[in-house]
Amino acid sequence: MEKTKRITMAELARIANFDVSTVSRALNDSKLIKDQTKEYIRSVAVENGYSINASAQNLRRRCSQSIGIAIPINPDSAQTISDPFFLEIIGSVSQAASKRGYDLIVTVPSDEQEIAERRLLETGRADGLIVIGQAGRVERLNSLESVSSNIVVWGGKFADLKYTLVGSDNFEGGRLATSYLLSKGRKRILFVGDTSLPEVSLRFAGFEKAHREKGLGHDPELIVRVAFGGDHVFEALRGLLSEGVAFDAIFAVSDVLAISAIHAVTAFGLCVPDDIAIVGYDNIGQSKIISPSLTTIDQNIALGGEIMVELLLEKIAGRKVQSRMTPTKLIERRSA
Amino acid sequence: MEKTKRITMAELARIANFDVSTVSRALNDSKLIKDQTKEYIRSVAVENGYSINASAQNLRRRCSQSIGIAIPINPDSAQTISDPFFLEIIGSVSQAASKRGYDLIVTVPSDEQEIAERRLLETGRADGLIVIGQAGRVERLNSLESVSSNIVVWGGKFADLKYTLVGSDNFEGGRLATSYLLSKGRKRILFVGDTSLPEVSLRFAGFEKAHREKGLGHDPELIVRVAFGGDHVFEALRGLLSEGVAFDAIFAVSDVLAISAIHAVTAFGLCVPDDIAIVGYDNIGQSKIISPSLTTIDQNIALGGEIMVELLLEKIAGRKVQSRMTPTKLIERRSA
DNA sequence: TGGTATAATGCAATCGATTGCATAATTGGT
DNA sequence: ACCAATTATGCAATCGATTGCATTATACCA
Repeated sequence: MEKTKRITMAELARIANFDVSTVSRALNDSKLIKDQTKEYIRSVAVENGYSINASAQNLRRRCSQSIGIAIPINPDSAQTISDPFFLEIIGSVSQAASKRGYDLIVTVPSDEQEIAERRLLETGRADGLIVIGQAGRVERLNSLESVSSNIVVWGGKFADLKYTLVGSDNFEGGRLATSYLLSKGRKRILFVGDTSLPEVSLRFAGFEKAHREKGLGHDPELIVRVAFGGDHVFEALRGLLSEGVAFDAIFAVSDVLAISAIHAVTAFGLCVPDDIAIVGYDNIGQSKIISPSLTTIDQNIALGGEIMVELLLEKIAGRKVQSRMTPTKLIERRSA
Repeated sequence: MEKTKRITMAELARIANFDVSTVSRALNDSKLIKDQTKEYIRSVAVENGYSINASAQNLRRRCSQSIGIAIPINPDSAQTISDPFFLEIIGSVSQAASKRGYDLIVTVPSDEQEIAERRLLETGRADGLIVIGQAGRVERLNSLESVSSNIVVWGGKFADLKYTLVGSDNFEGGRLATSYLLSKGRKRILFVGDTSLPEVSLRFAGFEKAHREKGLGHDPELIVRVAFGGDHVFEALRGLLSEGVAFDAIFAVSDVLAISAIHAVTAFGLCVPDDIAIVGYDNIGQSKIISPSLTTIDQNIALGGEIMVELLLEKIAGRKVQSRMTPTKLIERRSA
């Protein structure tokens, strides 16, 4: 109805009978301006429904007050699209960003990946970029880092990375999950996950470490190399069981995989955790409301989002930062 | 390493030996410029790693080439945070937007909701806004619409809405799910969902309609008013069963709820679908990889994202548009 | 070849804010 | 009550692109 026309700072200045520079300073709470004047100008601004023009401000300030986040959702392959974990990341990053007055621009890299990721930074649309997951892009990320250093990556920590990294301690997570199962007396643990992914390979290393710690070996037969999406967990497990491969526990590298595993195991007439104990990874919301509730490794994604944003803003401010890990702990529930 | 300094269009113009206006036109493929010149300028641009400054462009063009999306993720209440459905929406909207050259700015409304939603539009950061879900905000959305009409809402269709709406046909979805169960000979269907939510109330109306179509009544006892998050499905079902309330089917208003229901029912020693058939809503990625796979109502969210973006851009362009529904159909799987 | 129609390019104003510097208003000390 | 020190405010340039209009270069025709 009363479609109010948006006014400019210059008009506001005319209305308030001050110079536009004074108005600008008043709205930015500059100490140069008398308190009384500030209040007056602010009240006039509110009365007239003034809101600043972000483009003009960004142009002048040479920053956009927003950060980008690149999420590997691939609607075609539907590979990771259904993993609620990513949504939780978006949620936590978004919260952390808005708390600091930053907007969050989401990109789902598609074919022209390289371009999509850089464009945000190069056009100045975003002051920095958070990249989720490093699968198959380690080199590319390393090169991105050399162009502009305002990047923080969520993923697993390796030696030769040039970029700032945040993530759970994937090695320790894998070790925790596995030694928990071993301490429960399980002997033959099936590893479910695609070890060609960097993060997963670390979890697998932790998995092996846990075995070594107990002086046990690990049967190389007991591994299902299934992608994160988990479309094939059911078939894979059916295959193993029908071949007579025996196992009494499963460590799945994501909760989605673990949930599929619970379903599969149950469907084959086995009982969780009595016959087969299961531990997942991520601690997504669903993991506590299914039954049996899922024992899992918590990555503390809320904190992770905080840290990523914090580090990114530090880098934007030109300061050096160190990669950090989120506290990684086991959440004990009923599935193991 | 070779941290290339970003150059401005004016510098590019100097390098190419043309006026900046010519460069601008060339890069924008204006018909005023000779093809040869265009090509030359473009090649110089590439050589020098030029990329346009988005803020300046936006300021001058008076538009931001980006749209906002408000998602009701509440990290505190964790209510909807874990519903993969929202991630799928983000994915599809993001795809549709980037296909048209638009960026997507995500907002998760928190306490200062009203402000957060409006700010994007009023500061010109976004040219339009997509709002997911209308629970408890119908009035607010109606008022937003009066300020700027560049809004599209995902939700259920009602009579008195002033804003443009896209969503599945919630009524028909509820009817479809229910009549499917009834046609399978189920007599006592438990409705799981919070009917105080607008979308859910429509699905419930469809649920009742299906009963009427078969000349059947619906036992008012057979309803579990549980929120979308589904933390309490297990307890609720346990309660019903222990009270001896009998039912042979469940219609859950989201797949997450349905998956919880499957788990619960199974945990109580009943079999899905033999003892209790279950139908969900959303057709999230997980629904086909669990076991039994989930019969559900598909909202065609990929198309939904397309439509929302398309309508929003139409509105931004100043054209009138009609609310639209996505094709809503039942996906038959093993849970019912 | 001259003259006009048309195609290419350049000039300069503009979008809406921020900020260094100059100027005006106020305060304080004596 | 006057001058210096300090506090408030105004002027004008600037951020990097776009675009109406003026101008120059090319094409066309007789």
